[in-house]
Amino acid sequence: MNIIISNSSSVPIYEQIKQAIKTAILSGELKEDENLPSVRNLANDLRISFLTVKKAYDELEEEGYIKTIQGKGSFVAPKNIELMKEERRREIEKHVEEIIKIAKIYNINKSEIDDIFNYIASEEDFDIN
Amino acid sequence: MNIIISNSSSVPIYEQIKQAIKTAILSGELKEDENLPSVRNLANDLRISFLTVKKAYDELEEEGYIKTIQGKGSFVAPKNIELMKEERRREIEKHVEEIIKIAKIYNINKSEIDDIFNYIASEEDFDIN
DNA sequence: TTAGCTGTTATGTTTAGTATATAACAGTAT
DNA sequence: ATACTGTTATATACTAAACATAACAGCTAA
Repeated sequence: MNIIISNSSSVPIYEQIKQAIKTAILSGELKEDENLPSVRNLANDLRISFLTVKKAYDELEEEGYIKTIQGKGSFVAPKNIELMKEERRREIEKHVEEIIKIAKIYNINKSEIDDIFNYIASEEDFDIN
Repeated sequence: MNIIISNSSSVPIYEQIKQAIKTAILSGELKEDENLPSVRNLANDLRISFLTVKKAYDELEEEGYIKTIQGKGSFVAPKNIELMKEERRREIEKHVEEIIKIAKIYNINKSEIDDIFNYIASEEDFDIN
């Protein structure tokens, strides 16, 4: 797993770690029951305090993404596929809500939004199927 | 102008004020050269420190939204319509980028995104024209 | 069993950002 | 002058984030 963090970002380090691990899990890069790096190892790799990594792991456990066993380590939790799909959908919905909020205020219509979508899609090599 | 702030929000108060004023300007609710509430007045209305309002006004001036004259007050800056349109477009683009990033990782296709869009649009009474 | 990994907990410190209060000063307008 | 505007300086309080250090506890393989 490749985690890149930026300490100049306004996003807290522990939050960046959470996001990276969530993404790795949800994309399948990290598989069920797979071992996560130990808090101290990851902290050393990222040159940060193990407490920061622990905070990320603690919250990931609270959210059901991983399981931690004292003395053994942290593992990817057996996942509730439906639940995680739901979570992803909610993320997209949030962005769509923001877009629509902006569009309503400034009288931007659907076709303009589609234009932007198509533009970004081509920039990002996203297949419009 | 009606500004509502929440002190329980994780978004700083000065940021909430900035957003509210930006929106009011860009939507046309506040017109060019129109007088903004004085820092002390707005602070009183919102029951916060005038320094917090001043911070918001200072940043709005830096970003070109308003002009402040000592002894007179703050006014909506003559706007560069094209520039502001660009800024709005950039905001939408950011959300679209996030959506596409998520869609790529989890193999969500355009029609699923459209479904979400249509769902939110109907919820939010957004005309799909 | 012990060494060396794991995670856990406690304590204290530092830093940056946000928000505040207060006071004094400066420009504008009537 | 008075009463509005904005400006500046100083000091304080609070919080979140991140850190360092130390000590403790569970697991496992040599």
